[in-house]
Amino acid sequence: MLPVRYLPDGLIDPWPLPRLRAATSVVPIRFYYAPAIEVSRSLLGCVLLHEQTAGMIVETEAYLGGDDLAAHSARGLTERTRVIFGPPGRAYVYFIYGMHECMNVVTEPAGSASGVLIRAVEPLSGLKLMAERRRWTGSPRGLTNGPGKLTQALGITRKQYGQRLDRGALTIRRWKTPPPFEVEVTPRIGISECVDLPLRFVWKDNPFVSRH
DNA sequence: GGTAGGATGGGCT
DNA sequence: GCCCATCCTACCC
Repeated sequence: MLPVRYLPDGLIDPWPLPRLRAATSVVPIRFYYAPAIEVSRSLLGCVLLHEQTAGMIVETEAYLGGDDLAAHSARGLTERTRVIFGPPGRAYVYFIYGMHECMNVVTEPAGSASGVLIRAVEPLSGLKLMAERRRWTGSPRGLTNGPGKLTQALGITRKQYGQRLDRGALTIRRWKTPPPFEVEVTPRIGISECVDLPLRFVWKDNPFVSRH
């Protein structure tokens, strides 16, 4: 039996937290030293946990250092972007459009200023809490199918800025038996620079992605 | 199914 | 003062 099941109707957890923890293990920091493009791809199918909620990553975007003008790091080191310039495996959470928080994972050795934006997850644990936080009464796929939605559902805010992802309340884990899936690569969404680069990675045909 | 427009505040020129 | 790595609602097929 596959370790992953799509949600039934209603808000039943497909993976209660204790079972989820038993079926996964923490991703070590060394995983994040790889290039942002590689990490973007390999984070698909991994599980993002925060406190009593968890979701499986189904959509990511790579933001490169250097010449990537769409990346927040392109304008240099500021108080907001400080963590991107540091060591990998940390959370870069920022506030956007006056109301949304977005979460990135810092990648590559300190100084590279690259990262991966988590754009969508498939809800696995704590769905009722997610629905309360989102004040969402629609179908379960609306809980976490967008970068601002998933942070709200999982309770991730700028308070988690800079936190390590291999310990503490905010972690990323991987399945001991990973599920099979195909990866689709497309341009990134919502940017005005470098719009043609294929840096968005999507679990093909997964219903919980932000857009097909 | 689709899209146009508004909300809202922090970061940076 | 302008620009957003967005989301929701209203409205229109």
